[in-house]
Amino acid sequence: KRKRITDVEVIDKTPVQGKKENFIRGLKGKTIKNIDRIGKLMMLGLSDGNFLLVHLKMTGQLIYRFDHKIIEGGHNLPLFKEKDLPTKYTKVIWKFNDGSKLYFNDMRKFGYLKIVDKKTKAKIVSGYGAEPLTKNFTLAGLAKILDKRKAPLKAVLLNQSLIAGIGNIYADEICFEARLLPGVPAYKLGKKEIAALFKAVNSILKKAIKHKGTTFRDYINPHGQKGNFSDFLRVYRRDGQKCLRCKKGIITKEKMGGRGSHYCPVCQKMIN
DNA sequence: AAGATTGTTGCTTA
DNA sequence: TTAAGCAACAATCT
Repeated sequence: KRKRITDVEVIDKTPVQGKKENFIRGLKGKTIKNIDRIGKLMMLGLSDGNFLLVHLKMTGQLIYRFDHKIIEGGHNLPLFKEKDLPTKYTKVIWKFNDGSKLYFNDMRKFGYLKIVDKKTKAKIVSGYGAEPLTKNFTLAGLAKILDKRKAPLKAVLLNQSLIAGIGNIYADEICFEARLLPGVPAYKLGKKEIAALFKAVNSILKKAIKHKGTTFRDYINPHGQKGNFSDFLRVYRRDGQKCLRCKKGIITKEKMGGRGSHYCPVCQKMIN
């Protein structure tokens, strides 16, 4: 039997889009039928047919737990103990009929929560590009995305309307894995480079998921655990250090597409 | 203490 | 029309 939302406490309405009263009314008494995602946007299907959309942006956190139970074990101990929630950054708390709670925290106030109907949700989803690791993301599709595009490869990888879900950390890691400079204009990539890029997108994301994501500072999963992929990063934030692959280049950091981009000037190249 | 930070949007320019 | 580039959003860290 699905747990029911018995109460919604909006401590700070900043992340809540629309009227706070409508937000609460749209959730109270509902159950969550399914949880889906497009890119970095989470979509929770409610029992009335609407959807709760959750975007964590840079520093958002969604933490689920029973007040009386602390999940333990493994090397990845929970960040929060019972007394630590809510934090000073907790904006919204959902309470369920089994006593469990869901917390939405956000330090920088960029994240948002909103309830939309099925049609609006579909429209939002359609604005996203192909989702990597699904059948919609193909080599031919990637080639088409890069074709005729003058923007740097890095900007294309970050563009959610072209490819869904890749953020700044993974964009750098993907470029490194594919041995391509993030600054290369997308259209300049040849068949070989595109194939390497396709492979890198898949392998980096798969590996990152396997290690439960990357915690640079704020990210934690619903159990309050950090992601371990941080331990496997090969270029991101390694500027000034020797390249782990060629042992020759010094990782360089350069602003690109508005984001800090890291690359090895020796073993990452423009074109073959 | 200025400039950076995991993301997106909306504006301006080309 | 479309694409590219950049500031802005806010709080914190270096």
